[in-house]
Amino acid sequence: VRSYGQYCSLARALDLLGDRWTLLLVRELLLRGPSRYTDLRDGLPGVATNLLAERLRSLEAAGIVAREDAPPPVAATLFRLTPRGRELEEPVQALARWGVPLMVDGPAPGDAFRAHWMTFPVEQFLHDRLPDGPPVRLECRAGEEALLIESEGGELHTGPGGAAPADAVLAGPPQLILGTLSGRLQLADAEVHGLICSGDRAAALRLLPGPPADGEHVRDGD
Amino acid sequence: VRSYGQYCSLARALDLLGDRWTLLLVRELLLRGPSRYTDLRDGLPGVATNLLAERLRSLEAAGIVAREDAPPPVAATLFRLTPRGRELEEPVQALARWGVPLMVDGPAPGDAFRAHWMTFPVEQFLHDRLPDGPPVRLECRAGEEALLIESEGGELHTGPGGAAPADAVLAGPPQLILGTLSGRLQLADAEVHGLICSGDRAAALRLLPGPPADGEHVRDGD
DNA sequence: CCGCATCCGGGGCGATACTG
DNA sequence: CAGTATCGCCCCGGATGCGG
Repeated sequence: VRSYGQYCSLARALDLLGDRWTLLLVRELLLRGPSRYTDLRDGLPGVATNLLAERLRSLEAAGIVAREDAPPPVAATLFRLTPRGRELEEPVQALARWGVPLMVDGPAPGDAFRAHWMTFPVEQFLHDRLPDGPPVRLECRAGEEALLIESEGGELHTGPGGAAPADAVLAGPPQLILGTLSGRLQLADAEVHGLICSGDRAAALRLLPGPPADGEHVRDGD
Repeated sequence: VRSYGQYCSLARALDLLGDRWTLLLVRELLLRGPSRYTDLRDGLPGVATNLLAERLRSLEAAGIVAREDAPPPVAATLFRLTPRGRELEEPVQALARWGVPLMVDGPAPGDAFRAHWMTFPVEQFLHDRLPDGPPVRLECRAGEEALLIESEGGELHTGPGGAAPADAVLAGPPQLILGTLSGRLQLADAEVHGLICSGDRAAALRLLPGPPADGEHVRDGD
């Protein structure tokens, strides 16, 4: 709210994004796409409703968020990122990558958790070992939600789980799922600790990181 | 100071970095290297001294900053980034890149300015058109300070200006210098508005962005 | 139900003064 | 030089109310 009063691009960016909850709000809009007020609130456990409203107004004034009244059948207001707002994907992902090591100790008591927050580690660590293979879907169930990871033509996409049936399902506490997704744990090791992998196990192993499988194509520059 | 209480890598990162002044303090340590308390204060105009002390303590507790008592001859305390802290270069640069468009309108009345803040645009926009040419030094004078840009063997380095003589010197208001460094203004156009380029003009043009010169090597994937 | 506005207590923040 | 001490103020957090 209060400007740093510095003619510096970082200070200018923080003038718009540095307030509490602001970058987490951008996270929700990046991960969920256009969202209703209530869904944003659900993705930001702990936020005071007046603050959420005020942050949305500030971001709108800054040209980062656009408000859109959905057509009558649903009659809801949607908040979406503008193109300028979507350019925040890089900085936000960079910060989230930096934060991944802070997750290894598991959630603190009382920590909230949403499955779609795992999207950042997914985009960082997962890749399709058989990019030319048939499309594959892996669902991760942790907490109340589920996260769906799709690979098609070598492209990885994520979305809300629970809707379409997946080829394989990973279920268990967030810490174990994240350890597996980030390659810190092998699937078999995670299962010893309580992770449950059902469905097509090969489909899961095709996307998960770990020691290269036989005949896997390894990119040169990676 | 207060945790978001979310088991999410971005929220965890902001738990450590989200407080006011924290990321700007990291900026100073990234740009200046190991620094004394007083120098940090000078690079953070507007900060309250108790806040600076408290932020340094928090970052130290988080393993991002290390305190080091310099040997007797100078008898000063130095603050430096740990390796973990240096990993913040990516997120900080990404945020600073995002903020560059916020600079085109020039400084607001009363805005502070330090020449070394221009390092971010330099790293983003400048490259050496003659990487195999002799080493070249360009000094940018804006405000009280100066920024030295060195190119040697195709590698670009920046440092405090004013010490060693440079091949070329750009002097003028920050807005004009930044416009020129970012390629928004051609050198000739900026000079019309009041920028002063002295010394070896070709040395400046070799580093500045703009339309490719004859015979310039253009990289394939860029 | 959705999208807020209002009210109030506590603490982070800003500015200045002061000290080993 | 490198901080600590103190004091308002305003942001933030939490709860409640309320119009569409």
